[in-house]
Amino acid sequence: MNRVYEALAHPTRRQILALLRQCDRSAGEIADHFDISKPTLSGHLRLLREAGLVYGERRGTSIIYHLHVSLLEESLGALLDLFRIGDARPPDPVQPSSPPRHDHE
Amino acid sequence: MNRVYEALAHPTRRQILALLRQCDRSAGEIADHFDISKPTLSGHLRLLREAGLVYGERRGTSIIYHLHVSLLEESLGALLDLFRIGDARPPDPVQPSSPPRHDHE
DNA sequence: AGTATATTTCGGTTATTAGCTAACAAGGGA
DNA sequence: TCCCTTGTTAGCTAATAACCGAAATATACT
Repeated sequence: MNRVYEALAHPTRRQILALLRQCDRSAGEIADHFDISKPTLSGHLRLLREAGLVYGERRGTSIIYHLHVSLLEESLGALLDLFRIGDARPPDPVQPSSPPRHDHE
Repeated sequence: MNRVYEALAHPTRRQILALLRQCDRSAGEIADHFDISKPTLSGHLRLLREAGLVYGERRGTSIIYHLHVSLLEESLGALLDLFRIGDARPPDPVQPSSPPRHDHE
């Protein structure tokens, strides 16, 4: 499980997952979308593979990468379950003195 | 957004979020659940704060930490949206030659 | 002011990660 | 077999992250 979160922590890897959601692609086709060397991209793919989020199927000289949808689903489910938004937490009893500032992005 | 994923990448920080889901707690009470030094824990709390997942409210000499539920909800929503399990992806046309091994954990 | 408690910041060490180039392996075709 | 294409591994450096003890800050109480 930890590996899934670590894999999601890098923007390039999240983008790879987004690309693979559109369609399966070879490592080279994925590389075309980024401005990094092939070995670096290969490393990202390895991490995604080790996290179980993706798997590669050799076709000729290429390796076609696929999203491992079921594990992704499972992971997101676990995340939702961990925090289970919207239940089991009483509403904040009072207005906190320092209202949360929300200046993200 | 990136900060949220980075914050979730460390098991201690995920556990802090889980503790805060149960109830609000001071930094010291959180520290009691871990076997790490207070400065290290303070660093984890700072990252969670910077990611917007958590906020601290001073009460006397303590600082009470709260889950910032709305941002957490928002983040999970974005994640679900990014992958949007279950639509926009045609079923895999053929059985891949190397079935995904699923030996995680 | 002085002391006690709670938490963070500072300074430094060690471990991990991201990136590169160069070298290697696997497959397909002349 | 030889070569070309595609990807991965090896070896390195630079940047980042995790961790600690010591010092600093903030608040409360006497």
